[in-house]
Amino acid sequence: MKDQDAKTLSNTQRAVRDLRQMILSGELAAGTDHLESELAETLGMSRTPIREAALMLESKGLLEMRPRKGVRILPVSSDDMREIYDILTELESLAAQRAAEASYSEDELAVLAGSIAKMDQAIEAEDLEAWAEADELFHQELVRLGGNKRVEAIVAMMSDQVSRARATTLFIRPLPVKSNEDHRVVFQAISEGQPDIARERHREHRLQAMAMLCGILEKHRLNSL
Amino acid sequence: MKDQDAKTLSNTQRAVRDLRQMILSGELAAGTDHLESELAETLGMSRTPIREAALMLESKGLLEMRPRKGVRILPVSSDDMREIYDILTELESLAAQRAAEASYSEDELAVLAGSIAKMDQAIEAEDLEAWAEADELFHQELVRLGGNKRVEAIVAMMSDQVSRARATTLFIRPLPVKSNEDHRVVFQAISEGQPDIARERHREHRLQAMAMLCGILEKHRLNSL
DNA sequence: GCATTTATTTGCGTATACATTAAAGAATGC
DNA sequence: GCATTCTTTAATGTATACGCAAATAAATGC
Repeated sequence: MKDQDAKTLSNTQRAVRDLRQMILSGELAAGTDHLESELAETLGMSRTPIREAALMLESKGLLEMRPRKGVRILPVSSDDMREIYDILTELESLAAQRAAEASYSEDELAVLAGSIAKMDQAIEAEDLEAWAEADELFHQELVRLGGNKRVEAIVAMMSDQVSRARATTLFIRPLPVKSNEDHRVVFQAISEGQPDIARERHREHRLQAMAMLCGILEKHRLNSL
Repeated sequence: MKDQDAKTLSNTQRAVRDLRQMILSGELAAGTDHLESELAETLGMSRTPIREAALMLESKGLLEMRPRKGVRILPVSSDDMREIYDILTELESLAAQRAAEASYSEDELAVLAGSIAKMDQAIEAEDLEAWAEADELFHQELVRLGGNKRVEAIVAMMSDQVSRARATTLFIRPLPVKSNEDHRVVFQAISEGQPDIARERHREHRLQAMAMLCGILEKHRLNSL
C-alpha cells in the first residue's frame, strides 16, 4: 500500500486522494479555510501538487480557491441538497432504465443483488454504517450497469458533495426499511427487463429519499454541513 | 478588452479561456497532441498556468493529459454523443419542468422568447450559423430558468464537448423547422405553468434531436470529431 | 540482419524563488 | 476616539530549475 503510494501515484494524485478523504471524513471541516502552504506541510509536499489537487477538487465541487483567503471547504446547504438530489434522481433513473434495457445475466447482476442482501443483513443487525455502505454500493453499481461513463462520473461527484450530510443524517433518519423494499423492486424490474418500471420506481425511491432527507435537515435546522 | 485580459484575469484563467476557444473552434484539432511547452509558448506564458488550465479542461472532458505524450484534445465518438445527449435530455427536461413550476413573468421569459424569435428569423433567412447560436441561447436560458446551478454547469460542460460535432452536422442536417415548433411548444408550457407537459415535450424534442444527429454521424461515418 | 542492451534525449512532476498585491496593522491628523 | 493614509506582512500567481523516468536512438552481440 505504501508502495502504491510512493511508486505509482504522483504527489498530485496522492493529494487529490488524501484531501478528498479528509474532506469527506470531516477532518477538514465544511466552511473552514486552509492555506495552500499549510496543506502542503500537512501532506508533506510542496505547494505545486497541492494547488493542482485543489484545482481538481474545485471542479468537483468540494472546495473553492479564494485568492488570499485560502482553500475553503464548501459547506452543503439544504438548497444544495435539493439541487444535487434532483440531479441524482434524473440520472440514476436513466441508469435504471438503461440497465433494464441491457438484459443483464444473473451473473452480471450479482453485485447489485449482493448489495441488497447486505442492506437486509445490516438492517437486521441494526448496523447503520454497514447499511449506508451497502446502499452506496447499490447506487454506484446501478449507475455502472446503466453503461454511461459520464453519468457515472457525475453521480460520483454529486455523491461526494452530499457525503457529509448523509453521514450526519444517518443516525437521525428512520430505519431504512422502506428503502430496502424500493431497491428490491428496482432490482426486479431490471432483472426482468422492464425499463419503464425500473425508471419510474427508482425515480419515486429517490424523490422520497430527498423529501425525507431535506425534511430532517430543515427540522433540525441543519442548514449547512 | 486587452485591459480585462491583462489586468483582471490571471494567466491561468486566460489559458482556460483561450485553450477552450481553440478547442471549440477546431484550431486545436480533435485527436491531436500538444506539449505543455508548445502551448506555453503559443500563449506566451510559462508551463505552470498552462498545466493548471489543462487540469481544469481535463475535468471538463475537453482534453486528457498523458504523461510524455502531451495534452490530447479529446475526440467525440458517436457513442460519446449518445452518452452526452442522454444526459442533456434528462437534465434539460428537468429544467423545463422546474421552469414551468416557477411561474415566471413575461418579462422573465423575454430572453427565451427572444431566442425563439431569432431562430425563426434565422430559418427564414436560411442563416444556419445564426440559427445555431439562437438555439444554443434557448437551451442555455431554459436551463438557467430551471434554477439549478449544478444542472447549468453540467449542461454547459456537455454542450462544450459536443460543440465540434454540432458545427460539423449543422450543414448536413435538414433545415430545423420541426425543432422550432418544438421550442415553441415547450415555451408555451412553461409560460402557462404546465410542468409535466414542458418536461415531456422537451424530452421528446431532445430524443428526436439525438436520433437525427447520431443518424447523420453514422450515415456519414463521422465516428470521431 | 535482428534482437538486446546501453546511451541519450526529452518531457513531465515537483520544488523553489520571487514579484505582485490584497489585507492587516501602525501611524497620523482631526 | 475615529477616520484616513501609510507600512508592513503574507499568500498567491507565475517563472524557473532540476531530477527522473520514459521514449528514442545508438551500439553491441549473435
